[in-house]
Amino acid sequence: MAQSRDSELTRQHILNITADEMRVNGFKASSLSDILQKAGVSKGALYHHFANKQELGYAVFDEIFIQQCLDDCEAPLSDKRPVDAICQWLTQFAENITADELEVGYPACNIATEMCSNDEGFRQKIVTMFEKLHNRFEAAIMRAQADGQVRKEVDARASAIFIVTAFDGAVMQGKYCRDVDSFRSAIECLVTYVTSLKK
Amino acid sequence: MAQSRDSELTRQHILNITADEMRVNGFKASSLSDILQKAGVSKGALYHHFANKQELGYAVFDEIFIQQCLDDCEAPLSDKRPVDAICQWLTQFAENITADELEVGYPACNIATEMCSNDEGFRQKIVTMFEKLHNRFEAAIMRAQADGQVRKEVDARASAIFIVTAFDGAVMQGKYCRDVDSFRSAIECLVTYVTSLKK
DNA sequence: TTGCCAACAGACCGGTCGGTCTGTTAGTCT
DNA sequence: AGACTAACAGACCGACCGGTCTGTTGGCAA
Repeated sequence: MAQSRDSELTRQHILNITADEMRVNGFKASSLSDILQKAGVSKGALYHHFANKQELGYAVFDEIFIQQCLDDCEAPLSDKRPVDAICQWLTQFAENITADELEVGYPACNIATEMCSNDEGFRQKIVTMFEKLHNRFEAAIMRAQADGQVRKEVDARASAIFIVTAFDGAVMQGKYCRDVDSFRSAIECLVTYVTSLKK
Repeated sequence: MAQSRDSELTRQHILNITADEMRVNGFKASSLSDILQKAGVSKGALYHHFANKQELGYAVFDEIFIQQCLDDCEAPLSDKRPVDAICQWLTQFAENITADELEVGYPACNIATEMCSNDEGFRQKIVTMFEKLHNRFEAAIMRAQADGQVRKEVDARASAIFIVTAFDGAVMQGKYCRDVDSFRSAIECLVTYVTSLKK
């Protein structure tokens, strides 16, 4: 809160604090009073920027959580040798991650788990995200097939979906167990699988 | 509620209704008033059987959700040819599942996602469950190695962990997207991976 | 038959929730 | 300088939450 009145800055500040709360507590259990207190902002300010709690949650989900997922895998997928790049990215991700980061996991997935049964808005957003992820991985694998890096018989879409689900599964279990070693060995196996797609 | 007074029956009834609520709403958002209404039971009855909401949640988690996970994979893992049995079980599971069942997913994982950051009790229970799952899968793979069904170089524990995580990931994404076809193709890829462990 | 207690029944409570509404103030335009 | 409005501030509200506490009652032992 540098300047005394900057509408966009206030909005972003509320979004960030809300994201912090949602990472820890999920959506339903994140209380507006806590958010307001931690953000040092009044209820009037919050309701000036967002119609209600749901809209605030949507904004965080869209602009922060989903964006993070899509950004995270941008680089390896647009690489010239996508399969190798994916393996390298996975390996580095597993190597660098700490127990604390593992504990948070992927907030987009956590919120999806919590909300997608009760709130069609959240669900649609996560469906769209996974659709994009699947498409991007599929396109990368097909490019690799065209370049002769990957076997022609490989079902690009199925493999794409599998890679995404297996990665999410590993992150989820890492979150529960806070066990970096287990996470790493799961990712290693995933790398083995991805490598097996090659010629 | 067949008889007018049967302590154990009442307890089980409360457990089952609470489990239904937790499947849909998670733990925090499941309200005792809703549970009591749907169970046709008074608050006095509930607090006679459970010290508080947390203990009720623990009981459901332990006696219903976790038990289901462990039971589900009992048969294939104790089979004489575990690798084949696992593949067959996965395939049948994917074939038979409906969109409605997919939407529920594995409640143990859903509750774990929601609670394991805030409640060490829930977390310990899920950690223990995964430990058991990992051990059982590892033992099955090692048995298969001893029988010459699986290659000796395979890291039994890493593969075991990977199979569990990948399966959970597929179920999770199935839950979000309610897309049976995507789920099936992910499971097919997992079967491909498991098969690749064989000689 | 009576006494006793586990097994309930449900009124009640303090606290917290999301949301509303009325005011105040900073910045900008004329 | 004065008017106007976006950007807040925070008191207030009803609904609902988990939990307590004081009854009441069914069933069994003596």
